[in-house]
Amino acid sequence: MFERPLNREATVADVARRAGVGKSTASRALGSYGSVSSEVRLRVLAAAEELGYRPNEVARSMNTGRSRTLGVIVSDIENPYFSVAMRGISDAANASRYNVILANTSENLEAEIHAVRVFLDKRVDAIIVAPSSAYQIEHLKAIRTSGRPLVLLDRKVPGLDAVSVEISIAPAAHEATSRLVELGHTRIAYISSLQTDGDSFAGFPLGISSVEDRLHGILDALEEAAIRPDPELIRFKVVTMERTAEVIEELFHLADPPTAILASDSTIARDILLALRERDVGIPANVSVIALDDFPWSPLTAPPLTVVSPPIYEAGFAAAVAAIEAIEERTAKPVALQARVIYRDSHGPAPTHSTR
Amino acid sequence: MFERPLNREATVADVARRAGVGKSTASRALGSYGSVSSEVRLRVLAAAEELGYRPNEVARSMNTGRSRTLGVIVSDIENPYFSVAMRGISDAANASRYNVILANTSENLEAEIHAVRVFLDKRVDAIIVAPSSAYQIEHLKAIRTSGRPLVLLDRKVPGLDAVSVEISIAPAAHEATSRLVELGHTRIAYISSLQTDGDSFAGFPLGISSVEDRLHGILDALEEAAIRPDPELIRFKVVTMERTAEVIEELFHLADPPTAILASDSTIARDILLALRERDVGIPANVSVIALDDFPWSPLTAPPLTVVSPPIYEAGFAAAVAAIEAIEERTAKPVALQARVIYRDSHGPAPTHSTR
DNA sequence: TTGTACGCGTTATCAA
DNA sequence: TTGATAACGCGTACAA
Repeated sequence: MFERPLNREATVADVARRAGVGKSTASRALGSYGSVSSEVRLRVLAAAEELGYRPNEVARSMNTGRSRTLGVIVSDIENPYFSVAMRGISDAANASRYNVILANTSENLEAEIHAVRVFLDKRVDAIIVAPSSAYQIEHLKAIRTSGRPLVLLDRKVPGLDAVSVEISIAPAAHEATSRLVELGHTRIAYISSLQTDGDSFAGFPLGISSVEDRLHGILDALEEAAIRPDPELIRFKVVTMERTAEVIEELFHLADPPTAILASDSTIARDILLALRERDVGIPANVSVIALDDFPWSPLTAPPLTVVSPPIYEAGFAAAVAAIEAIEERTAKPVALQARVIYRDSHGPAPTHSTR
Repeated sequence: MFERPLNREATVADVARRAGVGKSTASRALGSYGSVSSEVRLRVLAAAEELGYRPNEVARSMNTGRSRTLGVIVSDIENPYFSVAMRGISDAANASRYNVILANTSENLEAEIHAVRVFLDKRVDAIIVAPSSAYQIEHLKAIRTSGRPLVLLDRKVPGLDAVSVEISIAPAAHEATSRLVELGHTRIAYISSLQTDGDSFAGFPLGISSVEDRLHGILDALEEAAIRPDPELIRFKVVTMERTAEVIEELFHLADPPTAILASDSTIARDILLALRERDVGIPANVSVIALDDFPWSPLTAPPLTVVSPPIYEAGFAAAVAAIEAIEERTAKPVALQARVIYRDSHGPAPTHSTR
C-alpha cells in the first residue's frame, strides 16, 4: 500500500548535470546568492523545474546548523489558553518562514525535560516554553548552554538567561477583587490548579511568576480594604473536576463561607460552574464568580462570565517574534502585556445573611 | 546576549576518540545494533556520558531518510475541534517517540499547498491533514508520489491513495433531526461555515465527506418525515460573526422562518447563540438550537447546548497511530468512528404560531 | 563567473 | 568483533 518510490528525489547534482553546469553554480542559482550569469541561471532554473527539484531541508540544516524550527512546550494544547497562544506563535513563525514543533507535558516535569532533550537533539533554533517548575531548571539551563535562545511564555523564572513574555494579571486581578469588595464581599476564595513544588509563604506557594502575580493582585486589593486574607479560602493543586467539587463542598461548609470565588484559569472556572450548578447555587445571587482567564465561550455561559482577559494570542505572537529575533539578531527584548477585566453578569452584590 | 557556544557539541567521533575505539564501533555501541564486546560498550557509554554526548538527529535523518516527525495540517489550532484532535495526535505520536510539526491554513488552499511543500522539504515521515478542498488535490497526490503516507483527518477525498479516519456524523445528525421533527419542527435550518469549491447538488455543495455526511443525516431525516427541504434554510460559507448575524436576520425575515437551527461546528454555534441573544430570541422557547459539534463548554452555555458530539480526541489519536503504522508497516487500516447525540436544554417543542 | 573539493554527523558496507 | 571508508545532499572556501 505505501511502497517507497522507485526513483529518488532530484538533487542539486542532478539539476547541475542536466543544466550542464557545476554543482556549486547550480546551488548558487537556486539559492540566489553569489554570482551567476543570467543565462546560466535560467538554464538551471529550467532544469530544476523539469526535474521537479525541491531542496532537502534536512541536508540544508545539516551544514548550516539551523533548522528554521521553533520548539514549543506547553502543558496541554487542548487548553484554549495554549491553543490560542499556539496560534499566535504559529502565525508569527509562519510570517518569518519558521516552522513550529509541539510538545505537551501535562504539567509533568519529566515530560518537559524529555521534550527539551528531544528538541535539542533535533536542533531546533529556539525553544518557547511555559515551564511547569521554577525550581527544577537544569534542563532549561541546558537550552542556553547549547547556544539556543529560550523564551519563557507567561511564566518568569528567576536566575535564567532567557527572554520572557509576561502577561501581568495583577492590576486586573486587583481591579476585579476591589470591585467585589465594593460590592460588599469580604469572604473571597481563590481556587487554582497550580501544582507548585517550591517554597510557600504563609501557605501560599511562590516562585512561578504568573501565580505570584495573580495572588498579589488579589491580596493587595484585600489589604487595601483591610480585609485579612483567610488561608482556608485559598486553594491550590485543584486539578480534577472531582477535586474541584470537593473543594467547593468544603468551602460551603465553612463557618463563614465565601461569597465570591476567583478561578485561576478557564478549566477551573468550568469545573467550578459545573459544581455550583450541581449544588444549585445561584450565580451571582448566592456566589459571585470571576475567572482570571478568558476563553471563547465566556460571553455565553450561564450567566455570562466576568473575566480577567489576558492577551494570549498577542503573547504567543510576541514570544515567537522574540525567539526569531534572538536567533537572527542575537538579542531580544522582554515583552510585558496587560490583562484587562471584562465585566459581565457572574458577579454581583454580596448576599446578605438572610438570603443565604 | 545570545552568543553562540564556544565549544561545539560532542560527536560520535569525539566519543570514539575518548574511548579509544573506531568511529563505527562507537556508533554501534551507542545505537545498540551490530555486535560490540560488552567491555568496549561500557567504555564507549562511559565516554559518551563524560562528554555529554547527544546524537544529532538532523545528521541521523540525513542518511536514514527518516525524521520521526509527523506533519499535521489543520485550518485553525485555536478551534477546539482541532486542538483536541491535536492532543490525540500528539499523545499517540509521543507514545511511539514521534514528533509533531504543525501548520495552520485558515481554510486557505494556498496555505495548505505551501504547508505540504514545506513538510515534504523537511522530510517528515507522514502527513496528517484535514484538507480544505476535495478537488484541488495535486499537492496531496504529491505527498503520495514522494512515497510518504497520507492520513486524512475527518474529511474523505475520493480518488486519493490515503488512509482516512472518518467520524460519521450522519446517524447522530439523523437522530437529532428526527427528534426535532418529533417535537413538531418542520422548518429546520442548517448553517455551515464550509467554503467549498466543488460541484453542488440542488444548491448544496458536495464532495467533502464530512459535509455530505452531516447533510445526508439531516436530509434523510426530513425525507422520512415527508418534509421537503427548503434551500432557503440551508446556508454555507458562513464564516464570520457578522455574516452569521446577517444570516440569522435573513432567516427570521422569511415568510415562514425556521423554528430550529442546526450549527455545523462550534464556532458557528457560538456566533449563532451570540446573534440570537442580541435579538433576544428565547432558546428553546422561540428557536431550538443544536450544534453538530461538541466543545468543553457546551454543558455550561445558556441554555446547556444539545450537541452531536464527535470523538475527536480518538480520531486524532487514531490518525497518528495509522500514520505511524503506515510508516513502519507500509500499510494501515482506515478508521471509522461514530458521533453521538447529547441531549441537553437548547432544543424543545416547536413554538405554535401564536407564540411567535 | 565558474567548478572542484571538502565538511557537516550520522549510519552502512566491507574487508580485516 | 572491529575500524577505515563511503554515502546522504547541501553550502561554501578557494582556485581557476
